[in-house]
Amino acid sequence: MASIKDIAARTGLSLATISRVFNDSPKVSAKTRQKVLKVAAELHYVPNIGAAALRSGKSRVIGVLIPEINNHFFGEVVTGIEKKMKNWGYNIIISQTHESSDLELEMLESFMKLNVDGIIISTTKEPTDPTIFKKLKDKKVPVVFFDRLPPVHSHSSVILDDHEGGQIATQHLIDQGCKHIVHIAGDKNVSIFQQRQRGFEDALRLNNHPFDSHQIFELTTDTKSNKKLIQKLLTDHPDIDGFFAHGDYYALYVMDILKSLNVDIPNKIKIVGFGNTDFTDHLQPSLTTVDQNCHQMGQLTAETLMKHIESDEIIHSKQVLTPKLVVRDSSN
Amino acid sequence: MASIKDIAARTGLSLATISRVFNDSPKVSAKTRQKVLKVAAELHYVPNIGAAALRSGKSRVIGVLIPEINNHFFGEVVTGIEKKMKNWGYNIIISQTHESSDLELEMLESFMKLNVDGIIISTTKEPTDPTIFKKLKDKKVPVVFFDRLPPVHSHSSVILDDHEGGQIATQHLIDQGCKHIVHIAGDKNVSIFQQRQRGFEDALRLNNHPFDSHQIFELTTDTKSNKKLIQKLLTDHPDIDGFFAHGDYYALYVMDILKSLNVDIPNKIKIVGFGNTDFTDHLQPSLTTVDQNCHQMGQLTAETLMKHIESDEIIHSKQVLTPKLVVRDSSN
DNA sequence: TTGTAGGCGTTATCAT
DNA sequence: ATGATAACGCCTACAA
Repeated sequence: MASIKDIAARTGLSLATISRVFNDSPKVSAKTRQKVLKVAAELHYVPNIGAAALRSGKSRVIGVLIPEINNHFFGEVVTGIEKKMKNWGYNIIISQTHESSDLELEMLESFMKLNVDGIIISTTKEPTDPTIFKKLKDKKVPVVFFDRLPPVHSHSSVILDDHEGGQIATQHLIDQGCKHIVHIAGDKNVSIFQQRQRGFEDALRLNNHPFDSHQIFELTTDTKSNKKLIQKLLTDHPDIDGFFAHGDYYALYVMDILKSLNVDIPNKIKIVGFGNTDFTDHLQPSLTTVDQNCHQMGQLTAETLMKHIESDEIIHSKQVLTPKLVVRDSSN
Repeated sequence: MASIKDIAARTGLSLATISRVFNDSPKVSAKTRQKVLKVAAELHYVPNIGAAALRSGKSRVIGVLIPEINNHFFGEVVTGIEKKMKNWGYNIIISQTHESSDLELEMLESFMKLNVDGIIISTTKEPTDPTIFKKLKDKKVPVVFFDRLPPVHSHSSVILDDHEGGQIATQHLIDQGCKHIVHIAGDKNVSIFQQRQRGFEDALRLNNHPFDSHQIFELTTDTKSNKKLIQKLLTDHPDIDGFFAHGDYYALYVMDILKSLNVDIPNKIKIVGFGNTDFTDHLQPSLTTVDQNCHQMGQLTAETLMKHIESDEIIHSKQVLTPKLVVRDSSN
């Protein structure tokens, strides 16, 4: 494990000079720089950024905390974040909460122990203990939320206009001639799912469509019973001609059942999902869905965090991205 | 940012004693421990594990390097790794290579800079520069490969018996009466894909099935042209009655095209995929596939790495997990 | 059981 | 342009 000390010994230079070389300080002659780099290469020197972090108070590591790695949306956003951060010379460490607020707390504390320079979070479905966010504020760790955020907080955020997403999806179904649309709703604890539902309801209202409570269809966590419930819904209301699901997977449930009942999609019933998950394009028929602009969200989140890290004056911003409807065969 | 120094000042004890408390040293009286913990809580003390790492040479962080976070298989394995490692009190940091060997190199160096205690890798499709693995060996960083590994290396590994997977998938199709099966092959640079193909070929051989080169169908990276090529294959060989794809997504391609040609699945043509990706169960018909035992692989990989970290004697092991066929409607 | 002191690898502040 | 030195927060002989 060669250190700058070894390089100093071998070159006859001082520690300070070696350090300057690796920090791209302009105050070092080309000749010395050459010599240092040569010896460093010979010694297979690798800077110890832990030590640097200890001294400088900056770790150049930022923590990313998301509910689930194995989720198309989060994965894409993280990739966007990663890309930007790498350009800035930052490493990111990713942890998942698996939708547990206990784990969320644990991982955040773990981030703090690692002295991360900043934190990016998308919260769990379980309501988060608000004290943790206060703690983060006390510690003055820059924090940016994306997509999912706690009901009350005092940090910056980057979100999608989920209300708009729900509305354009529903409006599209209406434009395609649907008269009796059902919304497959998501978890009530998650604000973005609420927003999508409100978008749905508002679209119906704006078009003077009738609305009954059965048009908000709530799912359980059990796949099998979900399927049965949807099946019952269809027999109870045979004139249903459209579904807007809060997530692509749930759109898939519905498609699955409709296919097994030999219902013609899209001629008898049209379907729209949410998320533009990668499989949606491969389905038969391909699924109309709402694109969340994951990559852009990631980049924007990263940029926002960097602004907070670089400037001490704390200006909290709320940025809202606009979703985009991707029309495919399931509604056309 | 309270440190043990602050706690020492407040309690009137020495640094050493405080340190001992947080390292669960038995050599500290219950009374002192109580007092220290109390003051620590008041001061919102968070141990600086970076500093501890610098001093002790142990970071309690392990690096996980995978091609893509947003991939069902890798995501699940990582979750398995994470679970086990957390039990051992280790943090994991995840990075992705996006199948680029340059990035792979970069991330590994970044791991070394962070002084990780161990590294878990699944390599890229691009052949990796073998010097990096030598470097890791020189540095004595414990390394365990999973699933994808370099052709030549000297570390432990945990893999799936992909040959077996290819064989049972093919045998299943043969048992179901298929006479003319085509394999949708994967990237030639990836050993696991080669193995799946060999399993396919061996199954044909064992059953005395004829074999022609067109039965190995190679994909390009372009989705659209892939579809066209598969379409052509089907018109050139109208008696094809079975497909074994090296991955579920490619099985999906085939299903998609067959559906658009109104081919009866599974009565006319049967399909088997590989991976047991989450969407396979939701397709219509549901897709028969080979399960890779992701979670178990993750746990086993983690355990193997821990063994290497804890004992200095280096015993390289090669562990092979057995895949399992999941029979669904697409072949039944 | 507790304290003292040196050092892990780096950077920052002075000097020179 | 370069050097000397203290300090970051913690651990660990060794001493008491």
